[in-house]
Amino acid sequence: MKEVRVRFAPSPTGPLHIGGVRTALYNYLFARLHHGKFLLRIEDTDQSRFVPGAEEYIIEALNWCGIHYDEGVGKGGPYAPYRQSERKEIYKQYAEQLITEGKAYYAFDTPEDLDKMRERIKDKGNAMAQYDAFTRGQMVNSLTLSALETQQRLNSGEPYVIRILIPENEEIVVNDLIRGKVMVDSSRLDDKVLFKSDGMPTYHLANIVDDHLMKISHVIRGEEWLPSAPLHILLYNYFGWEPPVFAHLPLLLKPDGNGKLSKRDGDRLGFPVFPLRWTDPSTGEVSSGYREAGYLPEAFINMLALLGWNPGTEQEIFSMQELIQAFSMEKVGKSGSKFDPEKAKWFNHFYLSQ
RNA sequence: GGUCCGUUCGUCUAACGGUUAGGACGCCAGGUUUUCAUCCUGGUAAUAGGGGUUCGAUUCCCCUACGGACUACCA
Repeated sequence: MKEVRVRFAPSPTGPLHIGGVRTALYNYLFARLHHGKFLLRIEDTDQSRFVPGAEEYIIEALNWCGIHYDEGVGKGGPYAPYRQSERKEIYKQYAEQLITEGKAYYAFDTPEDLDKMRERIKDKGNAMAQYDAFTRGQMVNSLTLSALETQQRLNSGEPYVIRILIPENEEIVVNDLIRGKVMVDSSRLDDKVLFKSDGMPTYHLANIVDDHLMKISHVIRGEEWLPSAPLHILLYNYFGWEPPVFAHLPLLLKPDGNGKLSKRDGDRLGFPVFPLRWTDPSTGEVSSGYREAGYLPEAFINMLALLGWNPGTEQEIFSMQELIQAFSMEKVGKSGSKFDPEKAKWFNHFYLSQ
């Protein structure tokens, strides 16, 4: 059997929230259960959203939780570097390879051009405004420009992006460990930007390239990524690489009302949504953390593990070792879980009295 | 709007065609505790709705409703 290699790949755009911690935890449990490797990769391809201290926070939080990684930022490993900003040179050649093979193209449209196109489509009563087979022919790109003009624009240093060329009417199948077969018609996808005008790759390109280069066997991530999984599969196909096995985890929801759990809910309902206290470097705003609120990491992890997964027995108290042994992706639920601060308190109370 | 995912007590969930639908949190009641908390005991409460399939549906299929995610040169 192929070696299990999984990764947790957060963006350093702020403190890691409990949903992220749970994703890291499930990756860790899965890796340990299969005697594989768990790595930490920092996806900092958006320089405009970089937040100082966020990366350090993520590492400290994982440490406090007892979620130890084998390779990654701050630790090194055979596939270093593990910070995407330091791997910048790697990505462009892959994007260009796709262009050479006719699977991607240069686009010179300005943000204003894109806005205009979207408005135009909206006015026509069509709600979906995508850069796709229906619109790409009207835009400024290497598909509509002559080879000579494209080359001239490139040579003159005009800003450009590289977009994937999505095929028409191709059924893409995502085989998900949690959701089963998910089928999507490629015509629904849009020509996503793979390489940005600032010289950095987008998430989609960097993620696929790195997962392949780092020999990731299973991609275990939040459900918010399910809609882009077909694009990722297509990218693996384009490169001729074997895709990893996917597992999209259900989301953590607000305790009351509806929607994804957010930082605001913690402030509003009076419970931490972060493992450790965080002070926003730009506003000075402080967000509470479980560690500072007196929670034991064992209680915090135990509580998180049971949010979206269950052992199939009536056991509720688990040490990290027990979690590793009991964990199974088949037992991960399909629906989102509302976070319950009361249950979190109960777990901590239990561990505190031990 | 479109695409995709989902739906068992208030909440987290078990039951992978046959159970009095189980457990935990919360809540309520009683007991213990000098008091509060703890702790113990008991109780409360659910298969979204409608069609099928089947001898039999929580479980399989379809429709509806509801919820969620995504729909950026963000991840």
